[in-house]
Amino acid sequence: MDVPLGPGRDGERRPTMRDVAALAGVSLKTVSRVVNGEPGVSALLSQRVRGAIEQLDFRPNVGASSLRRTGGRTSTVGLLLEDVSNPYSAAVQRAVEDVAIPRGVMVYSASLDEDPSRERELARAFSTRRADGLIIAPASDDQSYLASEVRAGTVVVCIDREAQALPADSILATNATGSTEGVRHLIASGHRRIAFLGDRRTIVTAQQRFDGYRDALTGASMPLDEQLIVHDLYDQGLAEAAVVRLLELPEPPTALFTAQNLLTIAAVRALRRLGREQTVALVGFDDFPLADLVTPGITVVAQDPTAIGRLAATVLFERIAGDTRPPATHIVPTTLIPRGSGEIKPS
Amino acid sequence: MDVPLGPGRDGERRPTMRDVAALAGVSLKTVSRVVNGEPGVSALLSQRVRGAIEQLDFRPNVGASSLRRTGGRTSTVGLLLEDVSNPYSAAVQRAVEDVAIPRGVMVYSASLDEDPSRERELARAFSTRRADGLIIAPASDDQSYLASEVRAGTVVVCIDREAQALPADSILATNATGSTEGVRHLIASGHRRIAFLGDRRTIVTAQQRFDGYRDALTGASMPLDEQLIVHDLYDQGLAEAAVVRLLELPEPPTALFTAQNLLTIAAVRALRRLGREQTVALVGFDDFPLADLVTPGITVVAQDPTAIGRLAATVLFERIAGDTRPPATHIVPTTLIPRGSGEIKPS
DNA sequence: CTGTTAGCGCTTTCAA
DNA sequence: TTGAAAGCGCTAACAG
Repeated sequence: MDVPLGPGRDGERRPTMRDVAALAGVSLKTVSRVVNGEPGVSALLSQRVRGAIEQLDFRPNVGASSLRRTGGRTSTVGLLLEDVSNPYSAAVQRAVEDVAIPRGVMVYSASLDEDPSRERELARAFSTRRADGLIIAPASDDQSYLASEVRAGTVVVCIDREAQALPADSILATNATGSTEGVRHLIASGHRRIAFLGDRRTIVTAQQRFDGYRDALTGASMPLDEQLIVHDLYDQGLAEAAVVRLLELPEPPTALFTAQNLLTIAAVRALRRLGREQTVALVGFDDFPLADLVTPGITVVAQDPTAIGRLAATVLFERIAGDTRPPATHIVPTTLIPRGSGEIKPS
Repeated sequence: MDVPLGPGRDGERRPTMRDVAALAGVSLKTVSRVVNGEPGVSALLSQRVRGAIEQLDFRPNVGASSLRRTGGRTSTVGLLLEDVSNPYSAAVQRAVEDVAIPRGVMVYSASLDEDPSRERELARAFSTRRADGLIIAPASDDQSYLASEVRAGTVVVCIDREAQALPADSILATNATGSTEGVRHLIASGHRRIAFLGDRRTIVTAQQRFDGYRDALTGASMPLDEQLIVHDLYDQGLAEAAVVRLLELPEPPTALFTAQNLLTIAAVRALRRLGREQTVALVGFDDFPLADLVTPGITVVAQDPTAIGRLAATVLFERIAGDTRPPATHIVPTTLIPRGSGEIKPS
């Protein structure tokens, strides 16, 4: 990484504006004007400069230009996601990219794996690279460490979980009401013993989804049965084991509500192994690819990661462009998609 | 994007090394030494500088530092993938990230959607931002446009498809032999009428996978039946329609070989719709999530995107560190994973 | 061990 | 319409 290679490993120096200017026989500033599309350059000189740029294969250096430029923008944004390889994050990333690239903005991305310290380190790494804005799916519950960045002009938008202790826009899904809808759907099919399987309770959205589950039950005057509630399922093995344990109960649940897509998949796997996929109802929060192709199809409360990413990027660019309205929270609704597993009646 | 906000929208200027130096009562160079972990600073001053950095919440500006630094490295790499939201690309990205982040390197990523001009534009955008290296899953069949970048010291590694007209390392899967293995697996089950469903023939890997299919048949002294070969399936709708058409043939195939994961999924969907998923055998190239959870499980020739990404990043960083051996092509083998669909016997 | 000076590639400011 | 000079934040090369 730090081997001194000299300018270019083969000793070839990158052409600069000076080189272009010399070749075109104009001043450096004229080249700058052409490169940035500023007015006030005669067609003749503009032509000559363009030719020289082509001939030298000149690429302006954004790092250098943003140094002196007003506002110091780099046309770069950073994206901090839970895990770029999970379908939800991947869809968000693609949506952000689709808003950014047409504006000539490039996007950095990185995965947080629910690690708060990683969130701080990576946000710092991006700000060291002077990203104009940051879109963060927070792993920590306090973004105040970004205060000085925000004061210095870096725009921050949080997705999935609300920005905490920082004046920033947030884009959220209807975690509680979506979950309520999913559980009510099971209740409507006649289920009275509905288990809840959730991620770590330290995660706000996991808590919100549990709240939604609880609201559905109490709304139907059904008691909460602690035996049927399993929190803190942070990996698929734990989730599968939890399903097995639940179904071995003297009074087992007739339906499961899984509050996250990895848990849903684990539940499908466990039910399959037990040969119970056609008899135990299942509704999952968060959609996933091929949910319609397994048998039975998996009923889910779907988020819309594409809409979330697009909205986050749109808001971000409005802020970068100078929008100074007070920070707002935007809600992207979830949708119940019945596919079979959630319509199984209690046995 | 170009609204002049002044330095920081709230008028707050980012602290610089000068500010830190002034606060710590040392020279700018001493701060630089501390920030870069260079030796030759007394514990006392080092302490004072660190305190000032903390107090001001100072973040060094990599853009500025790489300007003068030998080699001009930015600790940034660019990743050009087919589509960050497809599972293959997403896994590659995650693997690259896992090699890069621990080295303090951030990664840009972007999707090409098989568009050659987009490849050039985005590669240019990354080089304008002075990425130290580029990992590219090429959409074009000619990377010579990167020649001047490479001469100037930017390292390029191609994955999935070999670098063309450019001296660069490539990381490839066993497309031909992997396909041969998959088709042989069907032949071994007794199939004699095996259809081929492939992506655009302009894509090298699509061609290679077809070659593998052909080799398997000729190796078993079986004739190639043009009726059973469908190329240029560039979306799922086309692929589903192709499957339906194939099965309506007077002498329909008893097995399908799909040369790409989206085609495989489309085939599963079509077979399901026709109620033929238990009677028509299917082997797909490229694995996908939940391939084991559909019924029957889908037999695939799996690539190892994680290994590919990790190897690409490792090679890239070796080159950046100064490795000057001649460019090499690295092969990451595919694996046949039997799950049920490929073991169905001809009816 | 510490500091000074020059200059990276570019934009700004101001003069012609 | 064009250009010269200054300086963005930092590191290199060289003093002390």
